[in-house]
Amino acid sequence: MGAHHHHEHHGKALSRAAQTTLEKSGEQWTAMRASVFAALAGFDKPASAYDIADAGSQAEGRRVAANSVYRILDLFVGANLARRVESANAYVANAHPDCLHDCIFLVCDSCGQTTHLDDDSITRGVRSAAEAAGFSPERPVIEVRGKCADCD
Amino acid sequence: MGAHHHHEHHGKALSRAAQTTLEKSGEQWTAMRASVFAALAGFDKPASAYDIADAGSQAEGRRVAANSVYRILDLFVGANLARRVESANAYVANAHPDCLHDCIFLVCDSCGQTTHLDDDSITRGVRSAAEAAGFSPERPVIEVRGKCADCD
DNA sequence: CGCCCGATGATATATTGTAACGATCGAATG
DNA sequence: CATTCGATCGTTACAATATATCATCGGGCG
Repeated sequence: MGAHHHHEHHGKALSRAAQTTLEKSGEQWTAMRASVFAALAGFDKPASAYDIADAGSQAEGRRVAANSVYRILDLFVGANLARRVESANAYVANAHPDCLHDCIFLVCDSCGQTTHLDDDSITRGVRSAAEAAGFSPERPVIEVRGKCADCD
Repeated sequence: MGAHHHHEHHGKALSRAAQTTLEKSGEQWTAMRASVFAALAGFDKPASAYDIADAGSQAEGRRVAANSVYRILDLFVGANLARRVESANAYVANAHPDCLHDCIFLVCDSCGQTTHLDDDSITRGVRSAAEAAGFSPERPVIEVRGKCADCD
């Protein structure tokens, strides 16, 4: 109960889905954006803007400024192509950019692996608790620090 | 349902409660720590380590290094005298250091005011969802960005 | 006294995030 | 085609947040 399902994209399919979503929101899918998205999606754990800048620099054989990466990440987060993991100052690609909802991250303190959980009953509960306190929720941040199954 | 109650300390009473709690955990309540706690408790919204260092510098008429403030804040967070608001890179004093539980912060994006909510049914739900995913939760981070009643 | 240890000071550096401004490029228009 | 305009990106500088390292100070204790 509470959970819901949808298929997740991977690799090129994910990039295509991201491109489609971004363009539908009236933004352009530029080479730079594609590069940042590919770098982001290539990490198996949340990546900082500087991680992405470094990866992009490698991939392109030129210096990619963190600055530009931040701009694009902000755009991605706004368009739901990426999420920010607040407790890690890092970003993850959103595996289903077409589907908008609050999400829950489980962040391993040992290995950094972060898994994404959807549970609408929880996120609804958080939003309504906030509303009950006279607060207008816009962006719930729900993350759990701890140990993943492998590290435990 | 889910909520629970306890009285909150303020001002000197809060400092005394903090001192008691810290000493019970085998740590010392030094002048520096008292000063940091007072500065922290003096803010009406989450304060960064640098905010606290500045306030402490004012209060003491000498330069307080951010370094020391971080050390003490880490100690406080470990001893439950303070909490870190991850989405704001800032800290708040814990109004009931004697009582240990997960908590929920409502952070206003306009004015920064942050209110502290307790709802054990929600936090239990978050922990058990994490466990159901094979994850060992240690520190749930539950914050809601949005607009407070005043700014809405 | 001499030693150890926890706490703090001092300094340096790393990491994360913004601001400001100019260059470039392509689309729209005359 | 020439002009203009806006979006994108590069470049540089800087601000804010966080950690590392080593020195110092002072209390407790043999």
